[in-house]
Amino acid sequence: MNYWLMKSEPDVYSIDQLNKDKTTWWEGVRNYQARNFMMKNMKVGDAVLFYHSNAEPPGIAGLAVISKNAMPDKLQFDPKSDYFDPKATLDKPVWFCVEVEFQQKFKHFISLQKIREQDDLKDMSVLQKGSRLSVQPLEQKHFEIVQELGGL
DNA sequence: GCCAACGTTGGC
DNA sequence: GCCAACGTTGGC
Repeated sequence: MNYWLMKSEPDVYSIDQLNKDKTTWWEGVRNYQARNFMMKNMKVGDAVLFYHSNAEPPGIAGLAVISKNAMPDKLQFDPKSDYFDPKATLDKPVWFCVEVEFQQKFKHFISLQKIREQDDLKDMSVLQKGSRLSVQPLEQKHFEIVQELGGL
């Protein structure tokens, strides 16, 4: 099983929303590297850290799990969607998304600043300069450290 | 295939 | 709102 960090802007889709919905298709990813992780590497049961980006403060809000393997992202076919892609056809979809299921909200929100202060988290990729990838792989040890910091 | 221009992300 | 870092586009 693999470990992941997935970013979402809480103004757009927060962990509280996921808690209400229980599951959601992670639509709207339009970056090939992130898509490839979802298509090729993510599997049902993989663990996910839910990261709030563009937030005050930014940081990790809780845990989720992959509940369905990748499927074509339907927004790419919808001309009215911001995520419409004219290159995509039903036969040859371009973008894929996985289904994510809520697990737990952390007792303690882990701010980016807090992550930075942890010596044993300093090589987490979310901390690397210019790391904008919205779906990124995570080392198991980092996942476990974060989980503890979160109070679980 | 190079690379300048442009768009986006996301912390601050 | 600024801007650094990075991705994408398109002319050549």
